[in-house]
Amino acid sequence: MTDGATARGRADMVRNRRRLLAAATEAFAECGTEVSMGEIAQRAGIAKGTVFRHFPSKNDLLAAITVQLVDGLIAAADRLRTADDPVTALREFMATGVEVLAADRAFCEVIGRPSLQLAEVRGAIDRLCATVDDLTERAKQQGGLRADVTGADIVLLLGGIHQTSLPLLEQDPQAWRRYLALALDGLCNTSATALPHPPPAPLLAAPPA
Amino acid sequence: MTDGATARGRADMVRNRRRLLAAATEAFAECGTEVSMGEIAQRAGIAKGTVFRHFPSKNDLLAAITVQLVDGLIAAADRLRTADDPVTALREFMATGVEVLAADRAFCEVIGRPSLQLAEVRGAIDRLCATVDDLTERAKQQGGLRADVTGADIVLLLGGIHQTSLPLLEQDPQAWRRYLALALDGLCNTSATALPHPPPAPLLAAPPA
Amino acid sequence: MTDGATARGRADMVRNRRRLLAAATEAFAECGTEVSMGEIAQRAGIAKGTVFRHFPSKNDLLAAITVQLVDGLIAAADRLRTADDPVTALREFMATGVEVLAADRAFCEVIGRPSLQLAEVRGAIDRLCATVDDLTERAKQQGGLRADVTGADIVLLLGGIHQTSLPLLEQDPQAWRRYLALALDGLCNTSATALPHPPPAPLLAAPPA
Amino acid sequence: MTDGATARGRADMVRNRRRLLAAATEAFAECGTEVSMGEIAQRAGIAKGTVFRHFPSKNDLLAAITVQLVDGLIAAADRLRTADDPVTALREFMATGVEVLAADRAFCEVIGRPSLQLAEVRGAIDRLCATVDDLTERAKQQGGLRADVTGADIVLLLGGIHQTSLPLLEQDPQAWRRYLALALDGLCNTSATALPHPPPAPLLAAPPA
DNA sequence: AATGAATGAGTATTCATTCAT
DNA sequence: GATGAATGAATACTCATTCAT
Repeated sequence: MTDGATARGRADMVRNRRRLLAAATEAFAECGTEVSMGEIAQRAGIAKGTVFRHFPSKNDLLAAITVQLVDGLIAAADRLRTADDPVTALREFMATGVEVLAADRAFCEVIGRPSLQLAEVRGAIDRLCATVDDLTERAKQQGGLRADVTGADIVLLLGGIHQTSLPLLEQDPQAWRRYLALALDGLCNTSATALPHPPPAPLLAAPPA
Repeated sequence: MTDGATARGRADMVRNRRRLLAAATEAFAECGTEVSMGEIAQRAGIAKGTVFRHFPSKNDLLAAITVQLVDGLIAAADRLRTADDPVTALREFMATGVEVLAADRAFCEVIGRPSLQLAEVRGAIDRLCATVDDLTERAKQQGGLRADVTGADIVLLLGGIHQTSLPLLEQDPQAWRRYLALALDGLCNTSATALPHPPPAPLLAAPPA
Repeated sequence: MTDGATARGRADMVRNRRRLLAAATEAFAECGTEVSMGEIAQRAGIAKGTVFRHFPSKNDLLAAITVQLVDGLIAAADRLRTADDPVTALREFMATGVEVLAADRAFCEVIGRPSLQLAEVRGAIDRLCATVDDLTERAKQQGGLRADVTGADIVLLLGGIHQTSLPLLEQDPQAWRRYLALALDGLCNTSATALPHPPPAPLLAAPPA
Repeated sequence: MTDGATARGRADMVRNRRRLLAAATEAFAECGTEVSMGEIAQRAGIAKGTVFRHFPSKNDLLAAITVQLVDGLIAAADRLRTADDPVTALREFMATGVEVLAADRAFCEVIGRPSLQLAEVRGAIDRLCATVDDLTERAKQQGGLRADVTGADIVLLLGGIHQTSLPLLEQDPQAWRRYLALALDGLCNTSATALPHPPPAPLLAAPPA
């Protein structure tokens, strides 16, 4: 009986966690990081206290959700590593990344707020950068990408391209396509002068103060 | 007499207003738009009520500060209209713009949040775009800039370039130089295919819902 | 188990709610509608946030308290429907109503301020008028009440009689008895000329602008 | 020159006071006692500080305005003392009084808030009661008014009649006519039993705690 | 005498977090 | 493990009143 209860409790907990993550993902995407924990609990159909049992603070929840999103991008990059045309693969990855950002208000805010101190997110982004390095290496070998850009550049550019079109988001939700194309014109310019500043080191190497 | 008395009162007011604007500029830059009016008042060394006497709402204060920043950029663009090399002028303008953004958290938030309803800011940005149009026209005539980019593109790219380097801001405050160079490589690629998406319309044409 | 736990939690909540309602009733009665939520919380011995957990806004709390008072009057009218002498019953009802008003500043304010937009209160008053209609009908049938007055007239007169004696409240707390008697002399004058203005329509029929 | 300036200053002050009284009368009537001193100053076209020079506190201003209104009613009662039919005169006075109340939100609030401690207002009301005593005496002599009502009763009834119809003010602005008629039916019932409670003493005899 | 800038206490309301059940 | 009631600090904004000019 106690065993049964515990087993039942565990199953409930797993189900609650799943619901919570789904609700939080949706709520953060729609409303940004300022959505309240109460709203998230309500969307998940669980009690507020249960949210805090699964994640001891709002930042922890936010970090978990964000890492999940980054992991999705890692998977996408992974799938594209075997594509025929590495430049097209890179373009597709970037399009996917920008679209994910455009659909998720909180993701953008987390990316853009170094003060948020989400170490796990920085780690996930470093992993993403490493995976994208594969894509960029293949594209460079094929000669379709300039030699002095790295996976980290590509990943950082996702945020930049999205931000460029963000003020237009409501009047022209596809505007990011313009700036993605423009960025690619720079990235693929294999005869350009070398960039005047070195590529970024992994984020975890220098956690924010 | 009355003039003298009023003048002295006004002098105090002007001093307070200057302090307030300085404190608000600093506080918004450091802490972003969420800094409280109380904090701003404290930094300015005046009472909370005095802040509201000068600006009837937080949004009004934020708008005033932001318009001031945009006006600074307009002045910078204006000065560069007579430079010898229009492409260099454009690069310098963009460098200035990105640096302003990098130093001001609230500015970035205002730019990137179309819902903020700060009509005056939208107007100022439209004016900035128009001024930058002059820079881009000259650069295009000289053949150093692709024909299908506009002043608005350049202005939007300021936010994008800054955002690209934002995650690196603390470990490498100059990283934006790398992405500015990359963006310019795309912008100056006069033989590139035309961009796949039209340039943005003025912001004031599409007020937020 | 869960039931037990919840039951105890609920018991605390019920106790707090009771305290809150008691404190709010008292505070509104003493100080009028302008008493602050903080004062009410303090009187109830609970935190400000708890007040808002029970009632999402001050208006909601005020409406709840007021409806409770009106419901008390409805119950009083209901009890008097079976009295032997319908005119005496009406007089007793009016005495009760005026006394309730005299003891409650907020009640008077709510009644007398159509702009307050408390729809539930308007509904409760309409219900009160309907109940009092029974009393007036019986009194008319018995010939002790003029035919052209309605339950709504009686209900409105409660506020009027109280207001008449309000300036005397402190020096002569029973002064309302004088004006109640005077009003009844008018109401029971069955041979008087018909009133020159029609009786009021239900309040809910004409919500405030 | 100094004389001239002083003379000029005095003329200005008189003009300012007149403007202030007019603006305050209007603002209090429209908005009730909660209208802000700033709003009143603005309507008067003078500075806030000037308002406080003329009246050291908001209550003082409110008292002055209210006394003025009561004085208007005293004048009205005075004029009606020589009317042919004393009962008609009384009815006319009461209609005037109720209409004044209906047109002035602040007046009603002052009447209905004994805590406001406006001694001058209480004095003015006592004077009004004394004047109305003349009207009631004449009506009693003519046999049209019951013997046991006083001028103070009549004055207090003005507020009561107005309050009775106040909840209907928006949907039926003339509803007070119904309740004035009803009140007069009680007042003129010369064969009624004596009222069960003595008439009010002058207000100033018992200032509020 | 007039001005209006400055003050600061006061208001309703929100929300992450804690904890008794 | 789950609940949700309680907390209390924080926020933008208002307004009567003061006072230096």
